[in-house]
Amino acid sequence: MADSNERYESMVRKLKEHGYKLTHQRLALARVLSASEGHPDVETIFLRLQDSFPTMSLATVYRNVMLFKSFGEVLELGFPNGRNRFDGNKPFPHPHVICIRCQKIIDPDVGSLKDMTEEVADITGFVILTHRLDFFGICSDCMTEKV
Amino acid sequence: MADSNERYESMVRKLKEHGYKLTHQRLALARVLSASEGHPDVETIFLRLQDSFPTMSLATVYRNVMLFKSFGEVLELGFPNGRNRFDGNKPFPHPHVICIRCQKIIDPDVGSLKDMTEEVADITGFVILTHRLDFFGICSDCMTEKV
DNA sequence: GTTTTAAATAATAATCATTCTCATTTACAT
DNA sequence: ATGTAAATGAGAATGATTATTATTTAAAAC
Repeated sequence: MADSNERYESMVRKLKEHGYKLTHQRLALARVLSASEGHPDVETIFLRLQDSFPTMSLATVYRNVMLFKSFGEVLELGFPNGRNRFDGNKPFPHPHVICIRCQKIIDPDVGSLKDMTEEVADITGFVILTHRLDFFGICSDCMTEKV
Repeated sequence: MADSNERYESMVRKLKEHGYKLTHQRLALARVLSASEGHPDVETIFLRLQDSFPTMSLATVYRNVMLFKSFGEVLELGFPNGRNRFDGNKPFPHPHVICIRCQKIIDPDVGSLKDMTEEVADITGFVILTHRLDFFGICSDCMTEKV
């Protein structure tokens, strides 16, 4: 896990560089995102902010998560069913392993896809900008659970 | 591209094996799916069926595409923004290359992820059931287009 | 410290792919 | 031909996300 403070500083720096205001809501969101483990969804982030920020709107969470994403400070994992998940700690493409029972998402340490990306670009003539690799299965916790 | 007739026969066989009725709508859908190139979405399939089946409901397309998927006869590519896409021709996990401009989806001929899947299972303790690998970029057609 | 003002927020309505509901129709076994 | 459970058609419901708008606020200017 990357250093949470470094990630927070980076997010705040991006806000300043791009001329965005440092609102309490944004700074609190940056705190949560920079420390995020487990790839939280917007609802989870929203609830985590309720403690220190009871009047915050869900729309504000959406707006600013997307703002941080536009700076490359957050990786969004979109899902067609269920909520999207966010990674403010490793905001670059990397493989994920997803439990289809409990929705847990973890980052396995496997080799990169750099070679395959180049191969795909050669074969297809595409300019490849990014990628997404998800493995779906059942985690050991869920496997040992009865029924 | 797999033989369209073989794929059609396989779909019809699955319907019979599982005791589902061979409705005109299902057979027409199997025809379209088995011949599908370009990973059509439900709307595209629906429009393609309008010619021969003007009264067909969109809900029926959804229902039966998902039925064929449950037989392993169709691969669904879900997208958080925009419509899901379907492959009735190669209904098993394989890499895709997706143009973010024109939404074209093609199947590149690259090596499989078998080794990486085993590595991920070893490292994480997950039982891996399936995977999804998408490369996103801009196709050569869109690259050469002015503006 | 006040004032100013463009940007941000809170609250809520709108969107849109997909799923659900239910009255009507149909495949197919008898 | 008939009966019946399953399937369909039409449209309502769902739910995550995005858009709208009146109100509030960060921060620059004074």
